[in-house]
Amino acid sequence: MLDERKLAVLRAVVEDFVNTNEPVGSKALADRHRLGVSPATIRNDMVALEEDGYITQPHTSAGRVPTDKGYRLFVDRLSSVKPLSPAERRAIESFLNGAVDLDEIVARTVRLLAQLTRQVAIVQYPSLTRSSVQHVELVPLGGQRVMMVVITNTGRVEQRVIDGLGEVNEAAVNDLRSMLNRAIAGLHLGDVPDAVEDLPSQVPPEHRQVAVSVLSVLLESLVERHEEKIVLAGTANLAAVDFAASLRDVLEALEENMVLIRLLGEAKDPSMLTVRIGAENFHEGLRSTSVVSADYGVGNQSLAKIGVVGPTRMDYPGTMGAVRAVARYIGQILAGQ
Amino acid sequence: MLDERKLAVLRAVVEDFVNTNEPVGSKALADRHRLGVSPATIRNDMVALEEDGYITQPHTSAGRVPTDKGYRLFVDRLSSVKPLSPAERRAIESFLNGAVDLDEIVARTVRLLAQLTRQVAIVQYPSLTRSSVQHVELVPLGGQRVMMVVITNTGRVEQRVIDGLGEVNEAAVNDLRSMLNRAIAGLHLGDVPDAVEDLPSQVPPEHRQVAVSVLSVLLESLVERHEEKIVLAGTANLAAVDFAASLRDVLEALEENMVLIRLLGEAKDPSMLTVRIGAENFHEGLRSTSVVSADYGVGNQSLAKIGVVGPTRMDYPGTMGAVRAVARYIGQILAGQ
DNA sequence: CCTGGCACTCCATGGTCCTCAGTGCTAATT
DNA sequence: AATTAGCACTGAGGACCATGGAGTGCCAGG
Repeated sequence: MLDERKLAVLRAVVEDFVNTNEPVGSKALADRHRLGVSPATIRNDMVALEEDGYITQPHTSAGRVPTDKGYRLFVDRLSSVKPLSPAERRAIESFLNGAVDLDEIVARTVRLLAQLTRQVAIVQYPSLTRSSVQHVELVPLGGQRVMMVVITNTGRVEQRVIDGLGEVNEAAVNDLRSMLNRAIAGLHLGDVPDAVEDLPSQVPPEHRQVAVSVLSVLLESLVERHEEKIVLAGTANLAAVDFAASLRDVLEALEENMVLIRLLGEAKDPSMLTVRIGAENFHEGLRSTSVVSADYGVGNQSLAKIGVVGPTRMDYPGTMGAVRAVARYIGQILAGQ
Repeated sequence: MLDERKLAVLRAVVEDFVNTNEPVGSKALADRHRLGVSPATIRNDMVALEEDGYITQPHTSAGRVPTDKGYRLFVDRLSSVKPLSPAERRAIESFLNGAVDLDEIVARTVRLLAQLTRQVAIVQYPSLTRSSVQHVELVPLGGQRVMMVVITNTGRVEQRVIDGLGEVNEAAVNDLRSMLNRAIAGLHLGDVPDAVEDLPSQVPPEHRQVAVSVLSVLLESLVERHEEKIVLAGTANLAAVDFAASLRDVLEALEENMVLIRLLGEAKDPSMLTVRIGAENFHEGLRSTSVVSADYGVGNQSLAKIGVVGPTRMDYPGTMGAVRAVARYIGQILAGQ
């Protein structure tokens, strides 16, 4: 069906269209690419490609434009991930070094990725569920309040204030703290609920109320918001693009945290680059955008995802290269922390 | 120079232009507003207003449009802050209740403000400099590392990992912790540097190195990033507006944290609403936007600011009402926390 | 000081024409 | 059978022009 040359034509159409943002015609192709055949032949191939739904014409007397299906084939079979230039690698290193805490690592990463790709970058905080407890701290704040701080091995810190405990006994808090740490330090967060289940029964009855309150807040903080935190940068890059859907719809979609989470969340194969093109995205407003995403993590363990959102008409090889490189670097940095 | 009626005309021009986004003519004014005079009279007044620079014509045979100076006069003398509707007040309460920590309070506030004003909202985290230390916690993490957590009375938490201390002695950390808390708990952050100055000399020489490292990180964390944290929402609302400057420039400006800080920072009179119109903003890309900002805080103490960015052609009374109301609510919530 | 009347200005709208890039088809060539 | 040259055809977009109408400035009369 699709011989070598037709594929080469498709590749050329995609590349030219990405560069110029204008429908590309047979003559332009023959000039700019060394396909070794005449425009007429290219036209015939284009008819075949159009019949198979890989390209389409905006109107009768215009050049061809790739369809979502065309981009899909391009990404799957006609292109390879483009490695970063040395200059870009240096930019990554100098950009990410010197971050003092997790917040800053994430903030810098997302700006870096936006800058490298000239598109919108998304970075998800390391998931709580897949990391483990390094330490739990309980701090009596005076009055009836206690602050709980959970520190994970990925540098993430969750804190909560627990109120309305009745009179708080400092010694009881100290006991509870060491008991808690003995029980769950080093555990995966997923295993915490089981591990704390029968702790209350080990607490003297007069302090049991406090222990129960603290544990319930602890469990809640682990379960509830585990993957909510997501950061965005580079929305200004969207202004340059003209979308089929209105820009407003795209911006609105990107402000919904739940949408972002789902965008990153549906990777098929972890540890691989995922590309979702146009209508492959579930969201109405994102019909004319593509998402390139990847997992990052320490060792084999995937902690969370990063991604880039841009027009379907994007430089896939370059974007994929940038996403992959940044994902690796951030993994290294977290490992070294 | 400017009699009552001319001011009424200016007010009408501003209101109509904000509503319709089209230059407003003398006839339309006479119809829609009860000025009690004929279009011809209004035309004469408009000439005067134009000579004084309050309004301008896009071209000869078009209606008039307010200038920055016109908006300024409108805001200063011709309008009053519009109180929120009961429905809006209810929205605020239901929106802000149920926030579990400072992060969530801020996140909800910024979305709320964007929704109320249908513009871009900015919320600054409560400043560290103007709050006081509630508690400092030091947690040995094992190895050569210690985590420091500073909790302020505004619910804000800063944490840092301090590394490369040599062997960490747990007892020494405990001593240091209680010494630190005795020295600075309750103090304004601005007073902390003085208060810790001679602490190292009170530490036994063999642990002095650790104490110095911890203190230097503490001071750094207080000084360096005190007002950096700022959150944005509602950028999608910009897409609906057509700016003189390109949308891209506006979005770019809003991605620069330093720009946002300056935008909010230059309030003349704290505890008052500040409005900066068009070219009154220092930033190139924000020449055709206005910023409405206000302080929020607990009691008399101003902790930080919130604001709204929109086109100069905005509904000033409504926006000012929303900003003021939200600023008050967030103050109450922080006070109650 | 206000107002009706009037000539004038200029933008926006819509129609027409023309150009031109690009197409599909056919017949000739390899 | 595949490729190519030639050619008629198509439709978007730009230039040009005419027209309608909103809005103006000005003047003379109330």
